[in-house]
Amino acid sequence: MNMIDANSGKETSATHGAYLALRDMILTGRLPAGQKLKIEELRGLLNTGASPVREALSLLTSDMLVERIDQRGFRAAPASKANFEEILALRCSLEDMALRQSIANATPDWEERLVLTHHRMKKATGQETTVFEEAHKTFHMAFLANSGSPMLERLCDQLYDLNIRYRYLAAGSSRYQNRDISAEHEEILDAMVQRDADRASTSLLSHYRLTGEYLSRAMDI
Amino acid sequence: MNMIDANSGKETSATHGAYLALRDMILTGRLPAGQKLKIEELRGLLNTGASPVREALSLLTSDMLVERIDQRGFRAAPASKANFEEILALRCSLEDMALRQSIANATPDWEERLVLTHHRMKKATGQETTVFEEAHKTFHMAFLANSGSPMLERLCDQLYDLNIRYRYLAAGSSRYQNRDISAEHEEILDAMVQRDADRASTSLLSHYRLTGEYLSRAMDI
DNA sequence: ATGTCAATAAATATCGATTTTTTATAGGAG
DNA sequence: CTCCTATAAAAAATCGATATTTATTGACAT
Repeated sequence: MNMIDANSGKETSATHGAYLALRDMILTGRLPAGQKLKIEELRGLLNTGASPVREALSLLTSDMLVERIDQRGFRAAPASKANFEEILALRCSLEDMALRQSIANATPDWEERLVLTHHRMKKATGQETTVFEEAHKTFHMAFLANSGSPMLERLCDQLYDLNIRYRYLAAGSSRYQNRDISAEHEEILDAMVQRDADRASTSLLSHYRLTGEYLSRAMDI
Repeated sequence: MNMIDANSGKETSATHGAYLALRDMILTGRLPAGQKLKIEELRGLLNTGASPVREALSLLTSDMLVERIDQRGFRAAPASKANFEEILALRCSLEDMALRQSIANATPDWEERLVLTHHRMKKATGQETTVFEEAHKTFHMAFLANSGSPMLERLCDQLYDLNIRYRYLAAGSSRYQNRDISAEHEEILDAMVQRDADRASTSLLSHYRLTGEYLSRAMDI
């Protein structure tokens, strides 16, 4: 049991398998922030060779999930409150930008996709965490997916994942959140569909900032 | 002559040497945008093994200078007018942000560094292109270097380099630029030293946009 | 002509072993 | 007791060879 075999399925290369496995382990905290990532250790954990591990780690550098220091290997990117707040601030700026551009370029297709991903997210509520999280990310990314700016979208995607990592980090302390999250989602969706960029941006950013404050508090404890 | 030996000096690892060499070749256009990057070829060009080349290419992925497609290798990131304009827009947003934060956190040390890097850039005017370009980048990055946001600074740095690449790309068509660039630099510096964020931002962005328009036109030809 | 398919060639990805570099350890000298 | 230095152990980086996968070619049928 507990197969983390990076090769199971053989559907992709060993490198890609290692990439996905390592990425997941870092995001969920199974590989703790700041930890030294020794090739031999990981090679054993994923039962694959040193080359794929090495290459996967190099690739994870792009996602800011791994740091590499020449001649002294890799480590999981460190986490800190300051880093978290930096991510939050960047997300707010970049998503504001992407959202406004998306609305400016709005098309019926895109609008329908928003409704659809929202529906799927609602359906996934209460299901296994990973299923819901997937749908939640898809919903959020759909806002930005019409910006016409692939680099911007990629950045937002990366920052979203970095943020998720802090959710896992803070998950231990389950403080009560006095919020109606689905109402917040409805509000954002509605503003988007109305193509009211200011309202959409305001509600999206307040959604992020509320979660941000909650996580910040959770990290203090 | 024409040593591109990634190992000359032996001061760093083969990977790092390959990284620098490849990065330079892509930025300057010696490896043209979109070109397939075959391991064997590069291995010969840099006289080093396949592993360092591979790892260097994986690392260059972070800088958005190389694209990797699983199981079918690497290629130099494509270039297009749309991509250029995307970079310009992102730079404007991000540097505006970084500049304002830097001014908000202003310290005497930082202010002095601005003056110093500006002076060095002026001195480098007329010298070899690479020397001036280096000083120019240092000057520009100094604006942002006080933002307290390492990720933001890293992004601006990357985008700066991506932009440079387009300068090389458009370098062939030497259209006359009816601008007094050093006056623009003075103006930005002055606004920064006065800690006038709005004026600094306006002049920096107009500096970028003017260069942007020039490059856009150059690319049309 | 055009499209399919097998055979071949080319390139990528991966492995296992070796070399180089860094880190940890222990033995003195001041 | 602290600081340096030599040595040993560990880890990273690299190499050369092999296995896999993708791309190309040309014969053949439609």
